[in-house]
Order: sequence, then C-alpha cells, then structure tokens
Amino acid sequence: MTYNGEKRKIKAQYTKQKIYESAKELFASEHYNDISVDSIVKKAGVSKGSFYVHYASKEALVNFLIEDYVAKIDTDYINFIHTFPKETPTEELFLSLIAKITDLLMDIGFDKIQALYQGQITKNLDTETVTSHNREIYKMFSRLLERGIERGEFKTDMPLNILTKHLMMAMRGITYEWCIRYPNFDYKTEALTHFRLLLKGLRERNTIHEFK
Amino acid sequence: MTYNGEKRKIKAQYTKQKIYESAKELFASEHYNDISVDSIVKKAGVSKGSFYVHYASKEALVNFLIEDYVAKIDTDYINFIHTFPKETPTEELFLSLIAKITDLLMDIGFDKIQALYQGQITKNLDTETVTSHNREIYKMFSRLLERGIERGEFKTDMPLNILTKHLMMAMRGITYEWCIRYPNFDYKTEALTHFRLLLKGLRERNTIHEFK
Amino acid sequence: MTYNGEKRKIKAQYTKQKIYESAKELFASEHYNDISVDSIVKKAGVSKGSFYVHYASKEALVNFLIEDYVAKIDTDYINFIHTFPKETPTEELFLSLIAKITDLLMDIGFDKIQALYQGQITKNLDTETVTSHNREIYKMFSRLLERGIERGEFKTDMPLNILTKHLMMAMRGITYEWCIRYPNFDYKTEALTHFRLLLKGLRERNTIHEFK
Amino acid sequence: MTYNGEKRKIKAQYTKQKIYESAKELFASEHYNDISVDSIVKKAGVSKGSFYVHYASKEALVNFLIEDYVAKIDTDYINFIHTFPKETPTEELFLSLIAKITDLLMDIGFDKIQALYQGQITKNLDTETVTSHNREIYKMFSRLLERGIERGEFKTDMPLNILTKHLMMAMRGITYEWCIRYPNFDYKTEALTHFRLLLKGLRERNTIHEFK
DNA sequence: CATGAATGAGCCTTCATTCAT
DNA sequence: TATGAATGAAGGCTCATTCAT
Repeated sequence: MTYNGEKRKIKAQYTKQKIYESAKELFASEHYNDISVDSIVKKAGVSKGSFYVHYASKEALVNFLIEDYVAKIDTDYINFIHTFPKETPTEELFLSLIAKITDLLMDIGFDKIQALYQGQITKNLDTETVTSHNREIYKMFSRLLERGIERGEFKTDMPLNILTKHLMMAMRGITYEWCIRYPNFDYKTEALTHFRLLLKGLRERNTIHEFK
Repeated sequence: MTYNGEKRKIKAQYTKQKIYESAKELFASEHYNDISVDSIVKKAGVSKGSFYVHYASKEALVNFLIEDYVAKIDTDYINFIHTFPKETPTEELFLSLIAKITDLLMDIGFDKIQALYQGQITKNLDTETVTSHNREIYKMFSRLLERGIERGEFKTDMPLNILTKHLMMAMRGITYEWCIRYPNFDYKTEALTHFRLLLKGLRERNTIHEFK
Repeated sequence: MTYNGEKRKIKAQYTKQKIYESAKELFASEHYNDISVDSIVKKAGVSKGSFYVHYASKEALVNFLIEDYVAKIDTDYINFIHTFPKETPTEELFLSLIAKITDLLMDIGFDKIQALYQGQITKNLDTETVTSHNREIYKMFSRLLERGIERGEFKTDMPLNILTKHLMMAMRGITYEWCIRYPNFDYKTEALTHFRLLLKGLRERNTIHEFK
Repeated sequence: MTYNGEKRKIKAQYTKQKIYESAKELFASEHYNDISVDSIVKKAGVSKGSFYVHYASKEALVNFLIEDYVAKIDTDYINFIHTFPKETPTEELFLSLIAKITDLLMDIGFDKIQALYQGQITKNLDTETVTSHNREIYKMFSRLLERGIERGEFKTDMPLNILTKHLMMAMRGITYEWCIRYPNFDYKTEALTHFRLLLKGLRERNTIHEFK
C-alpha cells in the first residue's frame, strides 16, 4: 500500500460520494423515471465511465439510496418512548409517535417519500430494504400496543403481531394518500385523526356485544 | 350505398379489439412503463400505423383500459344494500360491502389494480375517471355510516364526510398494501379484519372516557 | 350514358371540387409542409380513398392549386392599360400597375403567396405554371416600357426584354421581402417606393415633369 | 493525468467533423426537409447515438451550418472600400461590392444559399444569425451611399436608411431569383445590371460621366 | 365511384451500458 | 481509477399511399 495508493483510494471514495449525493438530490427533486445516469453524472461533475466504476448499474445506486432513507428514518425512533413519563397514557404515546413519524417523513421530503412509494409499487426498487426499515416502526408499534394491553388501556382479541401489522398498514395507507393528494392533504393532521379513530376501537370498555 | 363495407367494418372492429386485448394482457403482465406501442402491435399482429388508426395515442388507449375497469367496478354496487334484510346490523352490511369490493377488485385482477395505483402515484394517468369511480364507493360508505348512526349502532363526534373519507383512505391503504405485498397478502381477509378494527371504534357504548 | 351515369359523374365532380376547395383553404391557412392528405380529406368530409380517385398524388393537387392562383392573378391585367387616358404619363401607369398587382396579391392572401414562394424555392412545386403566369405580367411590363420609350419618357441603353426581366425580378424581390417580413412590411407602399426609385433611372434626362 | 485520452479526443473531433461534413453535403444536395438525422449518420458512418453526443439536436447542427456560412460571408467586407483609390467613383465602388457579394455567395455555393433563403421563408430557421449578417452589408451600402451623396455623385430625396433598405431588398430579390432560376441565371451579371439600373436613378443630373 | 382500414418506412430523440485510452 | 465517445435498441408518433369491399 503506497502513499499514492492511499490518495487514490480517498479520491475514489470522494468521487463515489459525489455521485451518490447528486443522485440523492435528483431523487428528491424529480420523479423516479426521470432520473438518468446522464443527469446524475452531470450534476456530480464526473464522467459516465466513473459511474460504472463505482456502481454496477443505475438500479444498484438507487438501492443504496433507498437504504439510506430507510436508515435515516430508523435513526430516531429507538429511544423515543423513554422520553415520556411512565404515567403517560399509551394512546397519547401512540399519537405522539404518529406525529413524530409524519414529521420525520415530511422532513425527509415529500418527493423522496413519493419516489419511495412509487418505487415500491413499480417494483423497480428492492422492497427488501424498505421492509427492513419498517421493522423498526413495527417494533415501536408492537411495544406500545403491548404496553397499552398490559396497563389495561387497550383490549383486543387479535394476536398482537396481526394487530401491529394492521396499524402499520394504516400508516402506509395514509402515507400513500399523502403521495397522491399532495399538496392538498394535511399529512400530520389526517394521520392523527385516523389513528384516533383506529385506537378508539382498542379501548378497554365494559360493553358486551362482540361482532361475530 | 353498397360501398358501405359492412364486412370491413367488422374486420376493423376486430383489429381494434385485438389491439385492445393485447394491451390489456400486456397491462396485466408487465409494468405500466414497460408497455410500448411496439409491444402492443407486435402482440396484436398489426402494424404500428393501425394502432393510430384506432387510437389517438398510447395514452388514449390506456385511458380506455382504465375506464373500462372502473366501469366494471361501478356496475354492481348500486343496488347492493337493498339485497339485505332491514334488520341486518350495519356493521355486517359494511363488512359485506368490503368483501364485495375486494372480490370485485380481485376479479378485475391484481395487475390492473396495481397499474391503476401505479398510475395514480406516478401521475401519468388521468385520475379523473378513477376519482369518479371512488365517488360511488364514497356514496355507499356514507350511506352505511348514516344508517348506522340513525339506528344507534354507530357513534362518532366526527362530521360524516370526514369520517367517510377516512374509511375510504383505509380502503385505499389496504389496496395499496395488496399491490406491494402481492401475492403474499390475503386481500379480502386483511381488509375485513382491518375494517372490523376500524368499525369497533365507532360502536355505540356506555363507556365514558373520551380521548382528549 | 344513362341518367345514373350522368348523376354519378356530377356527384364525382362535386367530390373532386370539395377536395379541391378544402385543400385551397388549408393552403391558405397553413404552411405548405403542414398540409397533409389527412387534413384535406377531413376538411372535405370525404375518404382518403376518394382523394386518390381524383388526384394522382398530393403533389398533383397542389399543382392544380398553383395553376388556379396563377389564373386568378392573370385575369385582371389584360385590359388594364386601356382604362387609362392616352395622355397619362407612362410612369404613372406603371405605378398604377404595381399598385394593382400588390392589391391583387394581398387580396389573394399573404398565406397563399407565401406558400407559392415557398413552393418555388423548395422546388416541390411545378414552376411551369408560375412562370407562365409571369408571362402575363411580363407582357404588361414590356408594353408599358415600350410605350414610355416611344413617347420619349423613358430612355435606356438596355434591350427591352432584358430591362423587362429586371423589373419583374424587382417585383418578385419585393414580394419575397413581404413574405419574410410579414406583417411588418407595407407591401404596397414599399413596392411603389421601390419602383419610383427604379423608374427614375429610366427617365429621359431633359424631361421636366416630376412624378407626383 | 494520463487518462486524458488525447487520441480519443482527436478521433472524437473527427467523428464530429464527419457528421458535420455529411450534413453539409446533404444540405447541399437535397431539400432542407429531406435531411434526416438518419441520413446524416448513415452518410457519416456513425451511430445515431453518436450524433447526439456531438450535437444537441438536428436543429442545433443546422444552426451551426448556417452560422458558418454567415461567418464566411461576413469575413471579407470589412476593409473592402479601402482597397480602392480615393478618386474611384462611388458607383464603381458600389458595383464592385455587388460583384464581391455575388462572388462570395457563389463561392459558398448555390445550395447553401438556397437553403438559407428557404429557411428564411419557411421560418423554420432562426433568422437571427442571418439578419445579423445583413447588418454588415447594410453598413457597407449605407457608407457607400453616404459617400456618393457627400461627393455629389448621388442625389436622392429619400432618407438614407430607407434608401439603403431598398437597395438591400433589391440584392435579396436578385438572390431569391438566383435560387429559383438556378442554373439558368447568371447571378453576378444580372446583379450588376440590376444595380446599374437602380443607381442610375440616383445619379446627380448634371454629372457627365457615364459608367463604363 | 367511394370507403377507410391497413401499411411500414420514416421522423427526432433518449438512455443504460461498453470500452479504448 | 477516470474518461467520454460510441453504441443501437427503443420510445411515441406521422403520413402518403394501397386495396379489399
């Protein structure tokens, strides 16, 4: 390993990064199908050949991009619950989490999220990574539900994991709605309203009749 | 006028149909963006020029495709409620409608619905027809909710139209989920479960605590 | 020749005429290259097949069109000179003729004339007919020049036919200018000014009268 | 930087040149509208993609073609007058300029000029560059007229700029004539004859000298 | 005579990928 | 590593002409 070799490696890394950042920005500002290798390398100020030195294909880069988004989303949830006092009602915690998620996604940017959802349905994108991201949210949802049930706030005859999946599906549904209604859709407010509606059905009560 | 060419007209109609069917099949088997006029005419066994004799543009044909799906969907809802006895609980009616919708969409075919949802988020497609289709479901949902409230089965502090919109959003969300999880997603069952969950929150009861 | 045969002939003539008229209008309203057989038959309300029954090709029809314009232009020149009293100065006659020509061409319409000039330079059009039209103007110019010379108003050391050709070329040049400058070009005024300039060079030196 | 690829650059330039030359030849041998990217690349022996590596569009290439013609035209006028002795009659200077212009245009080639005039009347071409070229000729004409008037050789009651415009129009008219009469039109001779005629009208009346 | 469906070459442009330098 | 010229299939669409009815 010579000094020169080290330098080259660093420079190469820098080039790769430039390509990556350019793609990221384009990904944010345009529709998925409008992004071309040409536009990426032009923005990055590198040659097309360089692109293929660092990434096997356009699709490969896009996959990295997705993973990155996912990683960012995952970042902050982890210790979320611990910031709340123990006596906080679980429903309140839940709605706070929803608010946090919507804030985060809006922070990431509508365009990227739309691209993500487009990608998912177009199947051009690897859903593996996206699914893995959801695992983090899944864990949060699951924990909160568990907490609610343990504390006697929630009651359900569904298995916990099934219930969790449905709440996640609801969250995704709202996000899809945001994607197709933007900008005429108040993402956060609608999400909160929707989850209030959903959680209502989980509340413990003394009613008797159970639907079939 | 003997030069009316009845035979030719029939043959022409056949050609148009062939193109239509080919597009339909491709639409079902491939991703929306992968469908080309070339692929359509090749499959139909006609010339490219022929395509443009019968359809103004590729987009026009796709719109016809969508409209037909939508028309098919609309067909059967109309007299749906009337097939049920008066004493049927509204929640049961509701779930039957959900079952009907999912049956219908599955009947139309996963591929077309996916294309529809793809189109909506990609904004390449005219959402006009789709929106109008939803109006029919909207009316059904709204009517059922009204019925439930009137009969003292449902209770809500939300305005009716807001509530209706949220239920529709939920339905769309489930359908989106179907689109991205297919074939590992039991559309009908999941939809029913999800709406059971949702409707639970609407049930009249004697509980006191109201969230915030 | 049966009655039916007669009727058919008449109807056929009518169809041909309809096609002709439609082409004429399109010729007037659009650029030459934008006229398609499709647009012509659509406007005429006949079938494409009919077009080829009556005209061998698109080009053939266009040639007929040109001939028609030319014929119209020719119509009125013929007895032009005779409407003026014998004592009218030839220069005045000349300028009147220029005014008449420009009036006529403007009456025919800028678009058609432009198409004509376009056609001439693009060589898609048969220049035969156009050339023949010019023969009429040629005759007029030639006669007037002769009159001027005979009456001692004009003087030139050029042969009459050469001189005539140059005046015609000037006329065409002005018209070309009109075509490329339209609508910011006062065709008639500029033509008159230009010919005043040209004719000045022909005036006999000891003549006194200054035109207008 | 050893990956500069000097050789490749040279080869690329050669390719670009090949495309350019092919377009030039087609431009010369065919009608403007018949030139296609396909025909150009076929003649050049390169791929269609290559075309778009070197030129943004077909129109862009055509514009380069025009600009180059124009640039060539502009080249030599500048110091033209100074090559003549001070005592040279202005009319003689004028006719020399006309001769120079016709020589130049013939040198550039009939085909290109025809394309230019075609483009101007078809309005498909940007007239910007063409108009700017004319500015140079305009200046020359204007200067010569001024000289003639100052030296008492010319006399006119028209404003200088109007007169200049008419002379330019005459020049253009002759060139248009050349375009539509070629090859049966002696461009240079006719232009000289025509301007002799025109300038005759400008001569001061008491001057004696008769040009050649 | 009239019809209009059918043709297919042609149009300009885009783009992911390859490879000699 | 880096370059960018070169590729060529593919994209949607136009249009003069033909021909079976």
